[in-house]
Amino acid sequence: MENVKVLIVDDEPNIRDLLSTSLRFAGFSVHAVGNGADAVNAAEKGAPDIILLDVMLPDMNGFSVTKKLRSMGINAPVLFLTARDETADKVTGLTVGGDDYMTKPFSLDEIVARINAILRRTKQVETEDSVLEVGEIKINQDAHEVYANGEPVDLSPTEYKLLRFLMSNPNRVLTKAQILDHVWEYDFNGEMGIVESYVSYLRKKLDPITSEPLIQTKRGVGYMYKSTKSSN
Amino acid sequence: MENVKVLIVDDEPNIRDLLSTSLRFAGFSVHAVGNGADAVNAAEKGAPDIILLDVMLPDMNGFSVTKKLRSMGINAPVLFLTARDETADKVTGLTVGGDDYMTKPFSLDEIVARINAILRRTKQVETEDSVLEVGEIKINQDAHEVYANGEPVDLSPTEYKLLRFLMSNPNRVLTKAQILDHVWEYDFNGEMGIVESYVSYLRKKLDPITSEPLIQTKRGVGYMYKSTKSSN
DNA sequence: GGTTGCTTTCAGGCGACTCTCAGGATTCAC
DNA sequence: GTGAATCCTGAGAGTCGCCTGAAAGCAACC
Repeated sequence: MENVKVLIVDDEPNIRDLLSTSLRFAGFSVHAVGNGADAVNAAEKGAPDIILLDVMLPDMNGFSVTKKLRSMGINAPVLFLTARDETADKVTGLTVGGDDYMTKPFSLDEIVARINAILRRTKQVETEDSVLEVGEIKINQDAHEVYANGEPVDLSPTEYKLLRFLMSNPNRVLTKAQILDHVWEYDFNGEMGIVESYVSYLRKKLDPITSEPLIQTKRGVGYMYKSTKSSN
Repeated sequence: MENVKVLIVDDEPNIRDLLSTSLRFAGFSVHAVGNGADAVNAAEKGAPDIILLDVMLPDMNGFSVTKKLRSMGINAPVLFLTARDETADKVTGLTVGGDDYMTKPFSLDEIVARINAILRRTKQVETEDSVLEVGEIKINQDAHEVYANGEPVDLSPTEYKLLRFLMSNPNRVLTKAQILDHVWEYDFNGEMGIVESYVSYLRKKLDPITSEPLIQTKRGVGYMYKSTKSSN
C-alpha cells in the first residue's frame, strides 16, 4: 500500500485539489495536472501505478490520451472520470484491460475503494485486501457482499458505503460531517440528518443478526463502529 | 509536541487573542492573522503544521483559502471554525483528508484536543498519545471512552471534558475559574457552581470503582486530580 | 408507463444532558 | 463552640440531540 503513485488529470482545479488532498491522506503518492499534454509528460516521467483521467479535457479527450499513453508503452490502468450525462456512448470501449470509470460527482470513500479495486485486479502493486472483516461483520469489496455472522445482509448502495466507511475506522468516533464528506457525493447539499437516517437503517438490518449493537452513538460527537476484539 | 506551528486565521480580534494566548500556553508556536490574503502569505512563509481557519472571512471564505493553499502545495491540515447556525450547507466538503471543523463557541480544552487529534492522524509531527492514562483512569480520546480500573464508565460530554482537563493537569490545583474557562464554551455566562455540580457527577460515577477518591477538593482554591504514581 | 426500490426530508416523541437553586454538610477562623 | 464561608448534592425545569416512521421526490428497470 505504500508508495502507490497516482496521476490525477482534470481541468477543474476544485476537483484536482479535492482528489489530491484526500488521496494523499489515504496514503497514495499524488501528482496532479490539468490537461492531456501535461498528463502524457507526467506519466512518462512519473511512472504512475494508476491514472485518474477526466474524459473531457481542454486539449484532448480521454481516447487520445490513453491511445498516446499506450503507444508509449505506458500500461498503467486508467480510472476515467466523466460527467453524469456523458455516460454510455463516450465511455464504451474505454474500459479495456483493467480500466474502469466513475461518474461525477462521486464520493471520496468510493473513489479510494475503486482505486484499490483496480490495483487489486491488475496486481502490479501490493494493495489492501478485498475482504474487510471487523468483528462480526465481513465485507467482500469485490462482490459488494456483506455478511453478519456468516449470514448475508442485503444493503442499498448508500448503506453499503456508510458501513464500509465506519468499518474502516473501527473504534474511532466519526463526526456526522466527516461521514457526510466521505460517504456522500462531494456536491451533496443537504443536512446531516440523513446520516442519522442511514445509521438507523443499518441498525435495523444488522442488529437483529449480531450479538450486540455494533454502531454506537457518541452523543454530541458522532458515531463509532465498535470492534470488541482490539480492547486495549 | 515541541515546536508545533499553528496558524490562526480569524477576523474577530477577541477570538484571535483568545486562541493565541491559550494555544501558546498549551505549548504551540502561534501566528495569528485576520484575513485570507494574510493567511496565504503567512502559510507560505511560516510553514505551519496546522491551520485554524474561520470559514467566514472578510475577503475570502474558507473554501477559497484552502483551495489557494492546496494549489500552492501547502498541505497542512485545516481545522475550520464556523458559527453554529451556518453548519450544514457551508461545511459540506470541508473535512477532507485530515481536516475537521468546530462550531463556535468552543471550549479551549476541546480545541487543543481536536488539534492534537488531527496532528495524530496526519502524523506529520510528534504528538500526544491518543490514550491518556493517569492513575486508575484511562481515557481513549479516539473512541471517547473512559475506563476506571479497566471497567468502562459512561460519561456525558461535559463530564468527559472535565475529566480530561483534570487528568491532563494531575497533582496541580485548578481553580474553578480555570476549569470554567477551559472546559466550558468561551461565552458561557453562568455561575461557577456548575463546576461543583459536575465534579459531584464525576465523583458519583468514578469513586465507586476506584480504590480512593481521585478528585480532591482544595477548599478555598479549587480541585485537583490526584495521581499517586507520576509524582514529579 | 407503471412499478419498484432508493434517497432525502421532515416532524413527533423520547430520553439524556445542562444548568440552577436551595438546604444540608463540612471546614475554618476566632 | 460559634459563626461564616465554602462545598456538596438532590431535585427540577428547560433544552438539546437523536431516533424513527411517514411520505414525497427520483431513478432505474421491466
